[in-house]
Amino acid sequence: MSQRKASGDAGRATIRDVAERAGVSVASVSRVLSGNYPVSEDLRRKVMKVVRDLDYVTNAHARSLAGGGTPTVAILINNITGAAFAHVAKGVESAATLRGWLSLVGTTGDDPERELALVNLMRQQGVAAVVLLGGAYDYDEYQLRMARFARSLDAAGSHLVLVGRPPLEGDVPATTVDYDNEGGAYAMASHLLSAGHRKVLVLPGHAELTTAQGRLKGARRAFEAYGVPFDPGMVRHGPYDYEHGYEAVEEALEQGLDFTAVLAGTDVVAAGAMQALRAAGLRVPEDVSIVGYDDIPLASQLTPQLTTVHVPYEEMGRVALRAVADRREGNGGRRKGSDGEHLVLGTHVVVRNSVQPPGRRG
Amino acid sequence: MSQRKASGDAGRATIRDVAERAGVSVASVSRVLSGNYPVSEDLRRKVMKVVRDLDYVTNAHARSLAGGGTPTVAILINNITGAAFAHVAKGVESAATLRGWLSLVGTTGDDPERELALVNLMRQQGVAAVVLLGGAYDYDEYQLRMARFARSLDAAGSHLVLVGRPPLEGDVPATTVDYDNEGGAYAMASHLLSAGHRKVLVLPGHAELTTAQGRLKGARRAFEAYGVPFDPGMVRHGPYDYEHGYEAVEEALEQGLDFTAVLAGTDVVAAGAMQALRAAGLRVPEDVSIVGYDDIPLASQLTPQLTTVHVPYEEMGRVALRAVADRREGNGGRRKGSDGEHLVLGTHVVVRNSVQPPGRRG
DNA sequence: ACTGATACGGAAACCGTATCCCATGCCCCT
DNA sequence: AGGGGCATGGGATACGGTTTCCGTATCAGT
Repeated sequence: MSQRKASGDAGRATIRDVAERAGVSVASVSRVLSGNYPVSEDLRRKVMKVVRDLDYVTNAHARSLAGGGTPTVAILINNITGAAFAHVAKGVESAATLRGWLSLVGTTGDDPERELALVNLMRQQGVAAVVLLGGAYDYDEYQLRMARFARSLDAAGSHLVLVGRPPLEGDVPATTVDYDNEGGAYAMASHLLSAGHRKVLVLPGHAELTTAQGRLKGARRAFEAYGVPFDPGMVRHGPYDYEHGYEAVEEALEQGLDFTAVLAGTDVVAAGAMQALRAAGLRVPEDVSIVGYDDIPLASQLTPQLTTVHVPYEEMGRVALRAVADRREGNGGRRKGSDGEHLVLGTHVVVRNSVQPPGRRG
Repeated sequence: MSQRKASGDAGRATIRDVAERAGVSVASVSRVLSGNYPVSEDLRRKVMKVVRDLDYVTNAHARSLAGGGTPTVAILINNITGAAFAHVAKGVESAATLRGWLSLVGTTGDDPERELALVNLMRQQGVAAVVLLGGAYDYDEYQLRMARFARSLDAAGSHLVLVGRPPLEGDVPATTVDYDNEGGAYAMASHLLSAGHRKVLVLPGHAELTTAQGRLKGARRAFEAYGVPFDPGMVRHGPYDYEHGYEAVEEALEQGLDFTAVLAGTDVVAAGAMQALRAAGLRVPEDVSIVGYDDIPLASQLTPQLTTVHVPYEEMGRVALRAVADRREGNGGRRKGSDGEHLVLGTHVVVRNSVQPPGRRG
């Protein structure tokens, strides 16, 4: 009999369908469901029964249009299969879920264009925050692009969070959650030096990657502190992957480079290095010691188990979400001045079995 | 001067702001932006200038309320840090991006309640499809719960996709993308048997997990085919993690179990098993051979590199998305009958260095 | 029994966008 | 020159909720 939408339930039940069938007003249904208004027990029962019968769920789009809606956080990641990033994502996701927030994940594939497109997409979605994960390339343009993102998101009522990247310069409305990258590298290199190693092959990562720069710098500082001259000829740059670790060591051996330890920029690089040493007939750690960075599960699954630097990835994710949640719920008034927050979490060396004092060789 | 919203741009620019400032109607702005309607070059210029000035982006919620909007696919995953799942997610995500779709990720943590909550959340979001990842526990309730999800999503115009799980029984509106799990296990076990192994420690996984069941079944079939009696006493069930692999082997050795090879249900389990063997002074593969399953990057990063079964995770993700995209774009009319699609992708053994014919020991 | 407070239901005004329908202006054809 | 057709732009409405504003029914107090 009803005029609109021939009674068959094509598509999805609306709040009106529920109201009609329960014989109450639309407003009443809304109130029962959101529960932010007193409602009689009788009404609640009537409505809830129909809701169950129709398997009704509210339309999130309509709800957020009308002002309500669940806050959403977007995680932008270079490569979802990277173990370290996955842990940050897990931290963000679990903290978000805890508060009833929703989380989106997008992958950029290291492509600035895609990054831009995704940030805009997230702006359209009206996300509460955009979390950018992973080390960044230190090109001139980077600071400008990020600053633009930050302002653009801020203007739209959202917020930019940088995780595992250096903070932005100037007065930019962005939060940074970082770890003591350089300090970890310093401690790791010190560990090798104090074990007696002096000739160390260093594989910090891409020269332009901010994390690689920090790790190299920390290592240099350790050498200085120990009064050991740092030989730039012992540094090999390259991507953070297994192949680079393998090839760098293979090449170093072919060139007859003399080293008793490998300081890898990443656990995965360390794994590749380890494999290359084995292929050359060298034992780890008897002939050559190896250390990594990140402390992903792989580190403890290698043989021997890898001594490495623990980075609290999951906690960084949780901290990042907490930061944006606080900012959104806490301070209604003051906005300026408290922007540009920078949180730094600690790192520490995890000693396992891949380091020994230098032996017969070298 | 304007009455509404004191002209300062608090919050976010709307299409009305753009229209007003460009001196045109709201409809014109919408048309310029969506570009599905002829518009004069003059108008386009005027509008686009204001859009850039205001850094305007359309409100995705409003857009999808009004009928348009980007299709979204939701990926529900047990644990985002699992390497295998991450690859499926990558496949889904990349295929989604390719078509301009958006993708959401939610983690269930193996909790049926959370799974239910997430499916409902996704229903609210009006997602085009929900992709459920990973092996399922074969409890009686499982089939019913999934069937309910499937119908519920279907009624809301969405669609359920099961990836890496067995298909649902009966006429349920769900798509399944699966791999030849049992076949892979059969081939893997055959590989060991043809190398001469007869006493094999089997670590298939949790007894109730569907993937573990399939892998165990495949192994048994291989033993039968080779005319080798299968000893149930050589099977150890447990979770798919490193610790289980380690402890199961450790225990087996303590019990004096006699075996020349380990058939692990997962590469990670194999890694644990390998470590336990080493700890007991046994060499791999000289004393004991090991094989895994999944072919995640870890497999080729272990020493020795692991012989394992390749599962096309990323492709499964792509196939899953393609299936829902086709269904949504392709057939407008027919819906019934073509439901319950079941796609199976092949697996194959990847031979590396962790298997040798049984040697002196045993 | 009457008044005032209180609790709850209903109508209507948005939220921001897409689109349907119509009005207008211009060009072209006869 | 007048009328038909096409190319454009504008106004109104729908999408599915939430929320404000009011009106009424209910209850307690005296």
